[in-house]
Formats: sequence, structure tokens, C-alpha cells
Amino acid sequence: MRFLASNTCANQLLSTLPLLERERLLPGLEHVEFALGDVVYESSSRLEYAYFPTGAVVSMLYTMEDGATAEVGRCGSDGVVGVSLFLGGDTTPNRAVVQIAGGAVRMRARTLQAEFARGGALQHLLLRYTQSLITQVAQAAACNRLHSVEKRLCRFLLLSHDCVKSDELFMTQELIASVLGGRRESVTVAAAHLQDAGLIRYSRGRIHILDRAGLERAACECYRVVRAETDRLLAVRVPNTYSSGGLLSQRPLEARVRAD
Amino acid sequence: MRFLASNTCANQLLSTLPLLERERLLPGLEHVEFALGDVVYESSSRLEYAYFPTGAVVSMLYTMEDGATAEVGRCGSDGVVGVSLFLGGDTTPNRAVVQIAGGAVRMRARTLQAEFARGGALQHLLLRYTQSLITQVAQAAACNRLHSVEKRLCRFLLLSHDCVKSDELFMTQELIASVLGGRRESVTVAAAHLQDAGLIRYSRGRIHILDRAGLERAACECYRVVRAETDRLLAVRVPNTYSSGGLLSQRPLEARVRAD
DNA sequence: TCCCGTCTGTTCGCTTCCTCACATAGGCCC
DNA sequence: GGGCCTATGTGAGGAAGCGAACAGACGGGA
Repeated sequence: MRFLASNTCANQLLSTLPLLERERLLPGLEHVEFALGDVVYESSSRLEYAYFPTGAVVSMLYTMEDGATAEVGRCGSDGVVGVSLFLGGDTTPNRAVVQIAGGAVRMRARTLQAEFARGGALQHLLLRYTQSLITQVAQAAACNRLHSVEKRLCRFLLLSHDCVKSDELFMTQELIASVLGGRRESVTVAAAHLQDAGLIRYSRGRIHILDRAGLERAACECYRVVRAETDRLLAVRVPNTYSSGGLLSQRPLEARVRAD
Repeated sequence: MRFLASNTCANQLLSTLPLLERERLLPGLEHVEFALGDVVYESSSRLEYAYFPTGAVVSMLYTMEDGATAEVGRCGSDGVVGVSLFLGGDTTPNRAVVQIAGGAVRMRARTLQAEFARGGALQHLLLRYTQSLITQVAQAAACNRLHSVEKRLCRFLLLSHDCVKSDELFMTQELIASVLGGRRESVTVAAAHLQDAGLIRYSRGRIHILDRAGLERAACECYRVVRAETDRLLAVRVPNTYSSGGLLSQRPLEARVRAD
């Protein structure tokens, strides 16, 4: 249980919860470990669990009838996989694939729905996360239309870098291409360009971020916008304390009083 | 008031509400009329009202720093403009522009938030609508990346056609280009192609849909996917009656009893 | 140590779409 | 009925990216 308690802190949504709410949820949580390429859910499949990534990064990919794919959203330790559970639709027409191996904490769909219906801090956080997800997807829609492969590659690398502790990313160009919705060759050219510029170094599925500031300059504005909006929406004002009430306007008081 | 009552029925979200909830909301609703090009909200501006379109169609447009624009979502009489109000972020980094002139019913932000917090039928409907919005935006992200101007034009025309009663749409190619995130000339070529194929006929901002089935065949799969998913999520099971409880599992009972 | 599978680099022709520039044409107003 | 604004048509030239085909090159396993 101590094990799990420390794990829940690795997911920002859970760690932002008032302590007592988190303790109430703890017994219903399970730790799982994801490997690269694991499928969290298939298109239109019913989810049994919601997953709160701790170290893993999950990508929501849409696959066209002809097999072409493009990423529509991604979720790291600042979010949750399975918003359709509390939004009420239960399924979504895309699949979720693990992009970066790592851990997650999972919660039964029913538990999540019941907790959401209480209208407490978790509901509040899940809704704000939902908005940040919408922002991210919307930005991807505009970016995919208007920006070059190279700029989108930068954005992708930066967003991935934000999700891990090290400067090393493990992903092949083939995989990046499927996320960016382009061909592997286009990624090769763009990556070589970034390497020539001294921004990254890579070899056989291992990418080193050498110059993060340079990457940010080379990326399109979309990275900044998504980053800023995510930070605004999921701002952890006073984490792990009762005084986070400023963030939680919806019935947090009774919940806290009751918990006392 | 009778005037408004009939108007609320023209918005599917409101018309799906149990009668008593709708009656409770009625005094807080106002009818407004939108003209083509009206701006419902600006990027990052604070919304005072949520708008439930009755005849109007509103487009959520993202504008890049260089002025290029692309549509990220649209909202007709089956939805609501201003999801950020109940999701908790209050603002969004895009603007909402009226694409098709018509009416809407508006509700004060505070009223919407208070009603949402009750956890009744409206909350349920708003959440399901939010998921359909996410689906729509996600599909746009993939479609913008993978499909040609002509296919996207077909998708756009079909979605617009779904929002109006007639076979006539009022929109210039310039406007369509800003929505599709392309140039006016590209739209001209694509539109001419569709006209040659006998699917549409147009002149100076007036587009007639001649062969809807043909348009659907010429469109990418994205139209079908969005249509199907929207229908699934916003299915009006037993509209305008109390027995819609099957759709509304979250606290509808107390709300209804209290309303009695 | 060698083999082989996977990852990356490179080329060529082709399509789509963009940039820029200008031509036509419908319809409103005087 | 003529002027003028706006919407649409067209075309040359170029950039980005696709499709396919193939060449190197790293590294794990026999």
C-alpha cells in the first residue's frame, strides 16, 4: 500500500487530489507496467479500467481504412487514459498505444464513474484535464494541416521529452512517422536536418536531445500553445495539501469537512 | 415565454432534457440572432454566456501567428458553444465564428455552471456532447493530415448540409478555404470538380447540394465516422418525456422529485 | 565471427498544394 | 445602363511530401 501511495504521487492528477480523497481511492488502485507497443484500448472497445500513467506515455492513434495513421492526442503522467468513461460514451473510435514504456495506476471503470458522480475534487480535475485534451487535439488538427514535417517533429520530440526524466528517447523513425501521419523517409530527412543543426543525435531507435532551447526555436508555435494551456489548466497550485481549495471550487468543502 | 419554449426545442441538447428540468432553466434563457461572421468568442476571452444554437452554426477556428486559419470544430443545433465553462478552464485558445446565420439560445455562465454542478440530466448531456466534440476534433486532426482538399470539401459540405433544412448553403469559397485551412484557389478547383461531376452547383456564395449520396461517396470516411459517433453519443432516446431516465443515470431522480 | 534482421540514408518521378499574377463575370448601386 | 466591388477561373513555377526501390550500417544471436 505504501508502494501504491508513492506511485499515485507520480501521476499529477492523483497527486493533486486532497489527501483524504486520495486515501479513499487507494484501495481501488492497481499498479501496472506497460511495454512499448502495448495496446491500452482498441477502437470502439469497452474500457474496463481508466489508466493514470506514472511513467508511461500513451498515444491516441486514429487509423484510416487504408491503414494510414495519425496521432490525435497523447497522455503522460499529467493525465488519464479513458476520458470516455466519465464523459459517458464508454468507447472512442481510436486506439491507444504505449509510446514510452513505463508504469501506470489503474482504476475500475465503475469506481471512476462513481467517484466522478460525487462531484468532488476528482471530478473537477478530470474535467480540467478533458479541456486540456481538447486543446491538445485541436492544436494537432490545425498543426497537421498547416505545418511541415520538420516543425511537427520538433513539437513531437519536445512533448515526448516533457514526459520523461532523461534526455534520451527510445523511438524509431518508423514509429514517429506513424504518429506524425507521414512516411518514414520524410522523418529521416527531417531528423537528419535536426542532427546536422546539432539539436539532436540519434541512432537506431535512440534519440538524444542535445539542445532543447534550439528545438523549441525550431518547433512551430503549437508546442508553446499546448504547453502553456496545459500548464494553465492543470496547474498544481499547492499540491498534496488541503489548501488546494482555490483550484477546486466544486463541493470541495463538504468533502474535506466530511473527511476530517 | 412560449416563444422561448418553442425555441429551446430547436436545440437538441435542450429538447432532450426532461420537461421539468427544461422548465426550471427557461427563465434563465435568452434568444439571440446571429449574422454570418459574428464572433461568438475570441481566443482566450472570458465567456459570459453559453450558446445553444437553434438555427445558427458556429465554427471554432484556430488562427496561427502568421494568420493562417483552420477549423478545429463546429457546433450546430445539436450542441453548445462554450464547453470550457463547465470543464472549468473558462477560456480556450481559439475563436468561434458564425458560419451559418441563425438563432441561438443563451444561458449565463453562472447558471450553466450551477446547473452542471447539480449533476442532473443537463450535466449528463453536456458531457456526452463533450465527447462527441472530442471525436469530431480528433477526426479533423487525422483528416487534415491525410486527406485531399476535395475530400475534405465534401466532408465540410455534408456536415454543413446536416445543419440546415434546405439544400442551399451560403458561403464563399474564400470562407471555405479558411475553414479547410487551404487557399481559395484550391477550393475553386475542387468545387469546380464537384460541379462538373454534378454533385453541386454554385455561384457567388450560394451552393446547391444536388446529389447528396454522390457527395457522401466522394467524401472521405471521416464524415461517416463523425456522423455515426455523434448520433450514437447524442441519441435522443425518448425525448421530451420523463422516461428518459435510462439515458440519465446521474442524480436525475432527486432533481425531478425536488422539481415536483 | 559471421549472418541476418532492423533501422537509417538516398534517389527519382510524380502528385498535391502553395505563391503570385491576372482574367472574367455576376450583381448591387447610382 | 454603366461603374465597381466581390466572387470565381486560370495558369506558370516551385516547394513539400508521397511511392517505390534500393543501398548501407548497426547490433544481437548463432
